[in-house]
Amino acid sequence: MSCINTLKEKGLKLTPQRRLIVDIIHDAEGHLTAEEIIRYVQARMPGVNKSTIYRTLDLLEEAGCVYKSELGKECIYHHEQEGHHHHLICRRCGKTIDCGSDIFKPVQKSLSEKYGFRVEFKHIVMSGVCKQCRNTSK
Amino acid sequence: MSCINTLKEKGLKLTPQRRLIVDIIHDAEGHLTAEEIIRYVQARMPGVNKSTIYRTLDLLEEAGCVYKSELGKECIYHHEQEGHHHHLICRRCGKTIDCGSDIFKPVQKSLSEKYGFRVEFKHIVMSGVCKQCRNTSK
DNA sequence: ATAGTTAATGCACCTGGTTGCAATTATATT
DNA sequence: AATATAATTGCAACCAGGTGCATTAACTAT
Ligand SMILES: [Mn+2]
Ligand SMILES: [Mn+2]
Ligand SMILES: [Zn+2]
Ligand SMILES: [Zn+2]
Repeated sequence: MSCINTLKEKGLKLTPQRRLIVDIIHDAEGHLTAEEIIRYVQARMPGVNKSTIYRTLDLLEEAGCVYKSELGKECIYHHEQEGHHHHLICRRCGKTIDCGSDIFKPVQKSLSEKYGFRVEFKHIVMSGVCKQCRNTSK
Repeated sequence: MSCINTLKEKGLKLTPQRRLIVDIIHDAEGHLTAEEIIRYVQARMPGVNKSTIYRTLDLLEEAGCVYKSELGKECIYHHEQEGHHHHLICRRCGKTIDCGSDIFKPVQKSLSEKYGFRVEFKHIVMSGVCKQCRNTSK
């Protein structure tokens, strides 16, 4: 909803492609991979070029409407309404666990104190080994 | 030095390409990007294919001889002797700060307690804003 | 030293993502 | 409603990294 207004306020043109991409991100729950977004866009509007989609996603990120992050080599996007959160992904079984945005607070604090450096952690995907897998294949 | 032994112990063949790649990683101080490694290898041994280099690097990582991580979209590698450490990179001025491996301890602890999940943080490159840039462009 | 086995290499092609540029189109102005 | 203009699109080419497969070369056994 408000993404369109944000674009308008920034003086950006409201093309059908952009409207569609915004729609898709609004309708999604959780995050979408770039591949999913491309697929959904082209299903509803064949012929839209992937470069247009990537450019629009960058633009929406720049505007603060979506958050972009990395899952392995892929880019994933989620709507700003979802708020910041992180994921744990098990290297062995692939299971994912969601976790809150506050776990990096101590890191941010110590880096700020030691170096005066402000790090932003947004939608980090952390790889590791889950409880079950740790017990099982011991 | 010991990387060669590790490969030998694992029953892997000691090709000239592999020896060269190991040499380059030994001689380097700090980390190298894949691009640097490819350039150095091909300078000394023209014709070595990039897929060979990437495969060797994966192999060395698998064997625990080098650590692989990501700097932006690029892969970077450093020798295991360097030990685990992390970097802060300023989004505005590009300056980098090295920091120790212990800053993520609190995160590891809380994720372990809450979810029984063990996350490994190795050579993380964190983007943010440095002290100077924060003061300057306020 | 020779031959055989098996792993490693180079090649060609693929993937996700990015970029320069000419053609198109959304918006502002008349 | 028609025009002007600046932004956006599609395209084609590019990039880093990865993969399947036929050829080559490192080790093993003779
Ligand atoms: Mn998410
Ligand atoms: Mn480093
Ligand atoms: Zn698991
Ligand atoms: Zn800075």
